[in-house]
Amino acid sequence: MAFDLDSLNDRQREAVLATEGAVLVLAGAGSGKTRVITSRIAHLMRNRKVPPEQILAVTFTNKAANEMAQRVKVMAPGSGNGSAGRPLICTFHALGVRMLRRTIQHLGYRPNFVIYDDQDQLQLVRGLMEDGVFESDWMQPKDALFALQAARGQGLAAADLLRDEHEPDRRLGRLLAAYEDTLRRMNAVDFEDLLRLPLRLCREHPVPAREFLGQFRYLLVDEYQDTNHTQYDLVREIARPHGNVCVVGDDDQSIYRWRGAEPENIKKFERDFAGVHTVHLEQNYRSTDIILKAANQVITHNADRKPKRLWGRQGEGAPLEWLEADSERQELEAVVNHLRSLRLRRDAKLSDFAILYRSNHQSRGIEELLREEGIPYNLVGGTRFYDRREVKDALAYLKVIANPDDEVSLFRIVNFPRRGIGRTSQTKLADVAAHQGRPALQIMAEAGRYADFAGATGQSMQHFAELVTRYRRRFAEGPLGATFRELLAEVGFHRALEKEKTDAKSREKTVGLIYELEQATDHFGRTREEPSLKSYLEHIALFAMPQDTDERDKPLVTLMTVHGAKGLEFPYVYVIGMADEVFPNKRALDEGQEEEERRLAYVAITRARRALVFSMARARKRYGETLRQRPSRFLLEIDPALFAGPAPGAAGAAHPGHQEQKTKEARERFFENVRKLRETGQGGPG
DNA sequence: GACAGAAGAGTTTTT
DNA sequence: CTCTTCTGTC
Repeated sequence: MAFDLDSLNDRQREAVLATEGAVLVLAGAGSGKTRVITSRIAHLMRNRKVPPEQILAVTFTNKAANEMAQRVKVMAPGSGNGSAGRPLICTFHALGVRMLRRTIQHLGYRPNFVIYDDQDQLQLVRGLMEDGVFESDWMQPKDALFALQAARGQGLAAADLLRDEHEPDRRLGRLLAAYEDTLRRMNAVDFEDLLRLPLRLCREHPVPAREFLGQFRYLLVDEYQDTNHTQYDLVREIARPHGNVCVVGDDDQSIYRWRGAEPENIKKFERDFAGVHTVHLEQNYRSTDIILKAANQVITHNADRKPKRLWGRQGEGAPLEWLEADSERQELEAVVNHLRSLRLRRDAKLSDFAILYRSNHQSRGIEELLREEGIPYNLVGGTRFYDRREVKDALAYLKVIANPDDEVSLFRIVNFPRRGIGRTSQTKLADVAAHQGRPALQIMAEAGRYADFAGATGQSMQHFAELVTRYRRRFAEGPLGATFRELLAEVGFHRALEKEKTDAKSREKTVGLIYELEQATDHFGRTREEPSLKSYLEHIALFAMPQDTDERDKPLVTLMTVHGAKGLEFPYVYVIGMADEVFPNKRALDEGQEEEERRLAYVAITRARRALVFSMARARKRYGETLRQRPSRFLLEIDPALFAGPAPGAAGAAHPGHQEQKTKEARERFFENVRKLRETGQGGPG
């Protein structure tokens, strides 16, 4: 869309024109949020003549960043006062890496640092907990890592926890201290470090920090409700000198609390920044009135939210639909039949349809059925390419070569493919390294000197160390892709994988995976300006997305979780498995997260443009036993009159005779809810 | 070090 | 029930 202030609505224009000072844009679902952000950037450049390189827009996903950059390019081609620069549009983490690339040595790291992902982190925590300082029955490493992440995400340091009066917290503090020390020793950073270290730099080394951040005089933050504590502090640091900061978010779409997002940052923003100019975007350009009504009715049941109400001009549209069946199989068959007939009736493309669900495992049944029925689909989510064990193993070689101090990666591959360095030798190696305070790879290089590593094992260790050194040189000189291929061939990577897979199918798949990786590496080496090993690894850590080549143009039905659907829209949306304790999820309810689940339902509903269908099976098999299911509590919050035919809770399909009676009951329950809300001063659904 | 059988877990996920 | 991870044996 071209840049045109006149085509914006009043509120949108207000958000675009308020370029100076602190601006909070509360953007409801489908209210043209991205359009506002990109128009704002275009306006700054074209009308206010701000040099592009002074503009910084941060997002949470690369996808959002790319999309935004693309749209800015279209809106403001070659503008920016004749200068050739472009605004920086990237994720928080990419910004952090950019900053650390030039400054990390101030914080005691070397510039060849590597980035640890979740698996690396977990491996590290496992190692620390096995070292015996922590009782084995204390916590699962997974839970410990989670607790540790939560603490760090809140900006806490090990010292803060060590000071705590509760012993469990102090113990966590000891683990955190060990974790952070080890990371530093291995010259590795985790994702949270990509935010925390820049912040620390601002506080401890303001001169180099300003040198980098000082260039940005206009800051924009997308999906602001998803920021965590550290990100909030970082936003404050960046905006401090000029105060020109515009944050765009929606507290009703905050669905990432469980991983540290603090939607309270919206309130904090209003408190901490002077003279905040708040703009509400409530006009929805996406959905029909019935869909918006349903969304409003559900979300109004949340107590702690900024009051707002979506409205649209798309007309009333088709009523909601409710499919209820006896079994999961029948539920999904009903969905597929419905999809087929809707497609014919509306002459729609398969890519106009999305089937959403609460959790990933629910995709299995629908996938099976779609395959049987010959309906092509695109499953989004699941295990990502770069998370596959085989791919991670291959990349671990590169990580060790880039940074020989990375011992998590080192131990991952030290005996894969097999080279006779078994568990016992590895433990000894780790002990010697810890005892001497020297990197394990160095010990390996000198293995001959140690009685422990006499014979074949020592030889093998020296050989491995030599391989790493040799390839470090080769990667520095030779082409990335070819060198990588030679490396894998030399260590016998393919052979080892083939040996390990017994059936032909998985063998084929694995080999294909590694081939794909080699291709991708080669492509990077050929097309990048800086095709170094270091930048390749950085690229993988930061930008490697679920091999998402945007398949939305292809004729495929989209299958994904509601989380995955955030930010997207589809003409026709099915939300399957709408049973209570499935959606809302049982475990989330147990943890008191009903409101977050409701926001998730709100996100699901607001994805639909023209038609919205919910479905449920009355019985579900769980771990062998059969459970009876009731409709999701969220569906009972929707006025039954918005549904075509029987509404959820009416149980119409099973007992046609009682249908009218049950519908009446559902209606009464609905207005009962409305009354309750009025009494508590929340305002009722409309 | 390979393999079989037991035991345990079983939301959401980007960077 | 099903998939993953751990444990113990040869």
